[in-house]
Amino acid sequence: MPALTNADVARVLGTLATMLEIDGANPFRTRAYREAARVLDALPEPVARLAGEEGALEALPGIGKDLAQKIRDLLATGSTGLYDELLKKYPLELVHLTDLQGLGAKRVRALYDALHIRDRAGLEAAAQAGQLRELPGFGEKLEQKVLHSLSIAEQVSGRLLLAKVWEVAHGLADRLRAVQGVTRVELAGSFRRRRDTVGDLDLLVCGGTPEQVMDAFTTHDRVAEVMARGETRSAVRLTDGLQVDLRLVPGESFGAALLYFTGSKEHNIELRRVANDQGLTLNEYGLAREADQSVVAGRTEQDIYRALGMDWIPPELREARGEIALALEGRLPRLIEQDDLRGDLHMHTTRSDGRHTLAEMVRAAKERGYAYVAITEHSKSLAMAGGFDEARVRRSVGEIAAVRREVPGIEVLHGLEVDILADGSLDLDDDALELLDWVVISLHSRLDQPAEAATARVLKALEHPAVCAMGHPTGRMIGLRPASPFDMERVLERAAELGVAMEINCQPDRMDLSDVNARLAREKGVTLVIDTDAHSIANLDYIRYGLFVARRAGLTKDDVLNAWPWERMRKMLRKGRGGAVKPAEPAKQPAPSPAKTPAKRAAKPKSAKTR
DNA sequence: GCCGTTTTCGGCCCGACTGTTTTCAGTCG
Repeated sequence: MPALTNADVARVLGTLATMLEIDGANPFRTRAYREAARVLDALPEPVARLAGEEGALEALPGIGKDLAQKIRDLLATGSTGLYDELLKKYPLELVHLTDLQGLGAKRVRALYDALHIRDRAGLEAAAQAGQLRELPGFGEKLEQKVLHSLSIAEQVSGRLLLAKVWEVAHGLADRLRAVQGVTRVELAGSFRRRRDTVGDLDLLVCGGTPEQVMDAFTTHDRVAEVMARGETRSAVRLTDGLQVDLRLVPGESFGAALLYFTGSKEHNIELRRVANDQGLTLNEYGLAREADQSVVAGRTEQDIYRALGMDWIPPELREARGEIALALEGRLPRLIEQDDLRGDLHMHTTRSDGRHTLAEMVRAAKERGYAYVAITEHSKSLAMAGGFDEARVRRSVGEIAAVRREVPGIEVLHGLEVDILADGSLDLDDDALELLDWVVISLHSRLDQPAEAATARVLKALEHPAVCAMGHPTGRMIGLRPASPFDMERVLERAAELGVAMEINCQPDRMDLSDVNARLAREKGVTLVIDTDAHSIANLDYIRYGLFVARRAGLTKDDVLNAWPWERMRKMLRKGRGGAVKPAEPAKQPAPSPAKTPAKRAAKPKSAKTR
């Protein structure tokens, strides 16, 4: 029985919820399953471990005795009685018909009962034969809609990377801002919360006539299809499959609408409960007194949060992960901002697989206002990417010295991104590593190792005294490649003890660490470092995506190494054994023993949490 | 199915749009 991950268990619970819905169960029961799935999905520690601790599962919000037992069954046997039972009635193919536009549990059930449809092929055949329109509650239009959904189901199967929609989203917003009379346009939804992927875009507009606003929206050159058009709401699908919703909102309730459509849904539900407890009701039109429906706030989000007795919550934190309690106590973290960053400590040049030269990259970093930068080419096992061997590292010393003279006004660290080999040893000998100011270690190969081997590999690599940081720690590629299954908690705990920083890699398809893991890292006392891993000058702008992850993780500038001023960085590096400031060192030993005191470290473990 | 300094039973967020209807159910967010 392979160990189930949190996501695996969450997926089964979500499927169970849909099955129960099709089965006509109490809607609050199905909601309980969905809520439990959400909780597990956002859980940083492995659910398998909690399952072993008495009462730990039941202590999670939304999980009681019954669901805890089902989760234990799932972990032990891969299934539960209820799941097996429902699966006999409703095959997975049938359950997944609810993913299609316009089809929910009720209609899928009707299709199943009346026409014995149980999969997409059956659905398509029946729709083409004109059988759907005969069913009560169905009609010709719905039949067409289903056929249409089926035809695009493939191309819009997943969410899109935030970076992929960034430009079109802002393009749409700018176009609407130009409409006469429009006073305000905001992008809401998961886009505003800066999730690493978005399922659709939500636009809120204030001012202008419905006619003009909707015209500007639906005639944008990226619009492939107008799905709905009304006075206050329209929806379109773009050529790349992305759905965009627009809502026209009056000024007096703009803040309430922005709050509502920014979500998350779970945050909103929790916020409503806070309102209800105070005799208030909150909806997308405003915050009102329950007694007489008189409006208390609605024009801005700040007004609403304030009226509820809490601080304004940055959108990145609105995931119902404890932020509402913190806001009520006035203890929200002061999230890190772009201006806090002083350097970028992971980038490539034409010397390995980058597109711009050493001098060009350093100059570009300087232009972005950075005080320091680390140049980190690949190491030799990535031969394809021009990885450095020991001799190449020695030659590099002079090249870095030259660029320091050529581009004054910015500190340039001689770094390298060193591969972690399959056995956990590093891809360069100690003599070469000693020539470096900044060593990032990364997994690039053999990411399919089983958990036990992967954990041992990473733990061994962390022990090497030259290591400063671990780059894109899990190796995940969003939607393409899963994370290495190493034991994140053990790795973070050891990294904290050794003072090795963990990277939030800004490459849009990596975003690694994720927000959940970055939050866990901070809780374990690990210092984080936000790096672009830029392979070109343009890539330096990816810094925003890592910043979003950091903010979603609740990080402040104190939690992030490259928000430190250069003086603090310099002192930290001076303690090290490499680089320009080299302390006297005994003759090299044959092999570093694991017990050896780390000589150069990125950051000291924090003794206590800052919040 | 979960949850509880009002409750161990009776609540659990709610409005817009669509397509079907002729006053509303289903879906969606």
